[in-house]
Amino acid sequence: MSHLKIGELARLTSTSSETLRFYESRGLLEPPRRTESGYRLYTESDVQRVRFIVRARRMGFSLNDIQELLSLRVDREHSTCGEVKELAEAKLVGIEGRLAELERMKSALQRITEKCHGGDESAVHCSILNELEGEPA
Amino acid sequence: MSHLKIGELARLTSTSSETLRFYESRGLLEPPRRTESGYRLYTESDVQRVRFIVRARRMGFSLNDIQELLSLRVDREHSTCGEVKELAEAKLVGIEGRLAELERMKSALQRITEKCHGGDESAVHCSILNELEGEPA
DNA sequence: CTAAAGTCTGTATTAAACTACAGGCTTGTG
DNA sequence: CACAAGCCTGTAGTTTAATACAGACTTTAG
Repeated sequence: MSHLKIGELARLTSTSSETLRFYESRGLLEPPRRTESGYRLYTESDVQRVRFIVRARRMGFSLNDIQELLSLRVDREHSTCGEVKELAEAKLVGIEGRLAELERMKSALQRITEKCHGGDESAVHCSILNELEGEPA
Repeated sequence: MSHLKIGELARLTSTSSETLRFYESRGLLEPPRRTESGYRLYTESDVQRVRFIVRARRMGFSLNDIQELLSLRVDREHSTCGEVKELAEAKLVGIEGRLAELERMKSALQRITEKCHGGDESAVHCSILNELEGEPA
């Protein structure tokens, strides 16, 4: 299972060959090794990496953000633990903010679905904005 | 405090007049009432609405998504409770998915910052991808 | 009163992230 | 072996969400 061509990787990650080549050109994917004839050959770990990218994109991280997240990697040669820790903590703050906002949205939606318990009487006047009243900066 | 000009609204919501006019043109903001001379006049509730849009955007919702979220509003004339409930529940599923993914990312980042307890020894070899191993589809 | 700052409409441009060819090799199938 | 399907590079086009004027009118502060 461990030498996928680009189309196979695309299928496994619900992307397309074009997108994968684009990610490579943007530096999100390492240039993979090639066959004699120049075909890209990917491994399992590329599958993980691409899946990560896809999920992060779905959550609205930019490719630049994602590149930073992906570079959170400590190895002797490269960056020190301290540096990595700092970046990771910064990213963590951002993610916690998003989580909080999503939670607020979720409860607002839940309150809406509770109020509207399905029938089509519809006397209630409710909206997501009513539910989100009194929000923090 | 309840008749803001566009620039004031922009300041209160960290956007710009241009963006607000753009949102109006896209139907995310109702055309507000105008002064004699044609200046837009906004209210408190527009502040809420724009803040909602901004937060939702930051989380990667598209303007179309946001429009749908904003239209989750029941009133006698308009849509029935049942319709609203259905859409709200669909959006809820999406949001719960995002929450789960963000949680995974968060714990991965936390494990990284734990492993790297700050010094610059850096013997550890860790990365966000290692931490996210064995993920669900 | 007048200059600067703010607003109006309308059009054009930008940035990010794809997406779609064109033209030419390579590979797997019947 | 032929030929469709897949891959290559490179360039061009698209979509989404803003941004940036231009040229004209309005408001505000000194």
